[in-house]
Amino acid sequence: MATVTANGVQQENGFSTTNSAGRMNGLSIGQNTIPMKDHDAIKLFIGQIPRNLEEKDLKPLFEEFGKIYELTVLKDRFTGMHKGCAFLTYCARESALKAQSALHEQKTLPGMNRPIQVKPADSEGRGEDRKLFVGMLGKQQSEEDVRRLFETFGQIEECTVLRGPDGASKGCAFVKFSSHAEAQAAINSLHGGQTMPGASSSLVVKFADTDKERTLRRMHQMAGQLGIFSPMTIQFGAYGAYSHAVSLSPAGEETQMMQQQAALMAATQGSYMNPMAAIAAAQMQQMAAFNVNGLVATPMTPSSAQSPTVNDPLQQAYAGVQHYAAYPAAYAPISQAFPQQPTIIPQQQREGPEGCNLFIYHLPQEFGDAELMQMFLPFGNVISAKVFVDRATNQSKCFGFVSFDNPSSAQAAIQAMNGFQIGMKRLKVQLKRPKDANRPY
DNA sequence: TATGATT
Repeated sequence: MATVTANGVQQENGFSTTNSAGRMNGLSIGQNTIPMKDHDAIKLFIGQIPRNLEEKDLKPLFEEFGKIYELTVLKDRFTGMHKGCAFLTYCARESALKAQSALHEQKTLPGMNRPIQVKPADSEGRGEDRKLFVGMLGKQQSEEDVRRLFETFGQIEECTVLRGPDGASKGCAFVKFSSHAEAQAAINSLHGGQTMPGASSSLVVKFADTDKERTLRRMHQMAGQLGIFSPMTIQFGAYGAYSHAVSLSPAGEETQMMQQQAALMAATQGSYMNPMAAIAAAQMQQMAAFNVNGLVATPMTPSSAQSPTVNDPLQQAYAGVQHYAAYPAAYAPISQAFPQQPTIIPQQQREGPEGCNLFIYHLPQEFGDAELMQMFLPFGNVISAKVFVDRATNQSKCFGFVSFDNPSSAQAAIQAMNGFQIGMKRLKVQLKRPKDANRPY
């Protein structure tokens, strides 16, 4: 029940914030550290606000923490309905931090069941900017030790030493401070400064990866894995097939960045586009597209021995940005690479040797034999590609077979293509069941 | 919609 009047903002049940003087949000910016520029302001998401409060009603509540640059109540695009939340940007970053610390989950506005939310908007991508990755710790250093090392820089909210299944330290940790400034201070003082007993080099202190960076790293890894296979003499067409199949991807800013990254990786495989790279690029495009939206965690087959990404110390420690150095290479021409050399020669042979035949399910409806072949050509010599078609309707039944002339091509194809997402579905790629084997009855 | 479609 909203006891709120239209002109809103009543003091008694509004948030009479107990802030005034030294609200301790842990901001001990001793020296110059943060330049207060407009561009470093934080856009806040304000949630759990009653739907009868408009900008003009909300403004006074938030002005207490600083000059407001922009305040927008979110409305439904079509109905214009108040969505019960807003975006708020203060002119100064610090105002946002103060507001967040004073208000977030501190009060429940009249008529709401849950406390008000005041936190950086998702679009800020700033969720991780207080969290540090610490590498090159001594294996015997505990959470306590790490805390002691970092506590002089600010309020530690979280401190975790990464450990293997056996409980042994991996020599690294995550430390989350209550503010970006504190974290930055710790980096400034500790990074590279000392070498822990038993560590092979000096302490690494850096901001932990954001999801975005993790995705990039994964893409790199994947390219590495795929790059291992020797380049095969095949048509280039596969890439076209993929980009087409995958082109349903939404293209946000980050997505574009990753797509460019993908293209770059492909291009840097050589002056021509290595087919494996084409696959990698296509896969990464889709990873980019989907991962950014948090929809897909694992584009590759879950069974593929994907090395641990999140917790791998070296991965974190060596997170580099050097790939951008070669950036223009992304625009290198990727077509005209292969003379269309018809690899498609034999087409009566249905099946290859044992271990060479794949069963593929969840094919797009519109894929025929040719597309199926295109899709798997990059992995080796395809001796047969057959999509099953309903005899009556001539419609694909969305599954088929691909046979290679050797088992390792088949394995490579499984590795790369099982779980490959096209549209809403993921390909299932596995060895064809042998006719005779494993019949339960 | 599920493993090479009647020898």
